[in-house]
Amino acid sequence: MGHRCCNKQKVKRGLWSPEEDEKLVKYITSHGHGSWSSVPKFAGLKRCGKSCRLRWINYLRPELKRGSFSAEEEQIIIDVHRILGNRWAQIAKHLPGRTDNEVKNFWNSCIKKKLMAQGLDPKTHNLIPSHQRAANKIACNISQSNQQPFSIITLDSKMKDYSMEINPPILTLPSPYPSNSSTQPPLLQTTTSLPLPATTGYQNPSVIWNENTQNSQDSSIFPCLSSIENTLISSSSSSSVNPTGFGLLDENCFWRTNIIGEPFDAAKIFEVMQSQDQENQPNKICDTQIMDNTKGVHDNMDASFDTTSYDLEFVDSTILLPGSMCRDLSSMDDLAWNF
DNA sequence: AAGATCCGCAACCGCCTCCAC
DNA sequence: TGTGGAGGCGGTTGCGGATCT
Repeated sequence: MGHRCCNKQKVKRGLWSPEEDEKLVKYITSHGHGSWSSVPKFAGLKRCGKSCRLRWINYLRPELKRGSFSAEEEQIIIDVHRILGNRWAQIAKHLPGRTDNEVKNFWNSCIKKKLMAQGLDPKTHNLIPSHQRAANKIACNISQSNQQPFSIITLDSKMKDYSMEINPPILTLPSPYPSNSSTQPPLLQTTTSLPLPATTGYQNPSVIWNENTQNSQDSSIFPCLSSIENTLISSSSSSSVNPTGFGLLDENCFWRTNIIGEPFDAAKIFEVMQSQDQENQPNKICDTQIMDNTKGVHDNMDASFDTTSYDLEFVDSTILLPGSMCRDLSSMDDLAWNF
């Protein structure tokens, strides 16, 4: 067994000894890794290249931050995970000095349990129905009073009736329109006056931001959104990126664009985009993030979440960390729709 | 004190994508 | 255009220390 790349020679497996570490560090600091497959040979190691790479990336790199995760890092992981799912490498990019492996382990060993203890499905971040929750109940020290739903969105007093609790059924659908397209949908605005059907136990806030609204950059518009969500929204609206890239859809899958023109039929957009996707147009964005906590509005929620095909470049470059976190903002330079 | 169980984490495995040829 | 090597990534395994009984 073993990697195909190391089938030819006998390679050592298992834990690395301090001597091996020393050899690897010495070699890479003086020569760089170049081709990983040649590293073990030149470094005098009986390991496969992949193993060397992993050891360096996950353990030996000087810029690695050791030690336990801070509460802030934990929140970032949760926030980004909700958007990206198990894209550990992408998540780790938002945590300087942390590796994907570290994030993944932390998630599996700690965060996952915390979410479950709070009655949230760690996969979807949705509220687990009480009967399932009872079955899944695990010991946890987190008191009820400390439990904060991760997605309370209460817009203002007018929207009182539409306020949402845990994991509202947010549908975020990247815009099918290129930013420079003349066929862009009408600019979006907050639509607090838009009446919403009151057919369900919760209502979506039909809030969408407007590129031209300066206030849209003000996170106070969404006072109850998490930092990541706020920054996602505000950076979307303030960047050169098509500000309509993310929006909230109502439960009928219509964009809330009540100002000009017809609302979009998200289902149709899906159809179009999925057919485009099937035609191997790799950069088309064609999926949703659906958060639906209490009813089966979107029965395929899990599937859609797991098989997200966001433009990850976009998502990645759109998410900013809270101001107190160091963050390499270079990715912001790459903001672009990949159409 | 000793065995059983739990748990965190490092490392491995296998799949995928990219790219050179 | 097909093929194979290399790198990257997510899922999984299993070791070893901590905790429980």
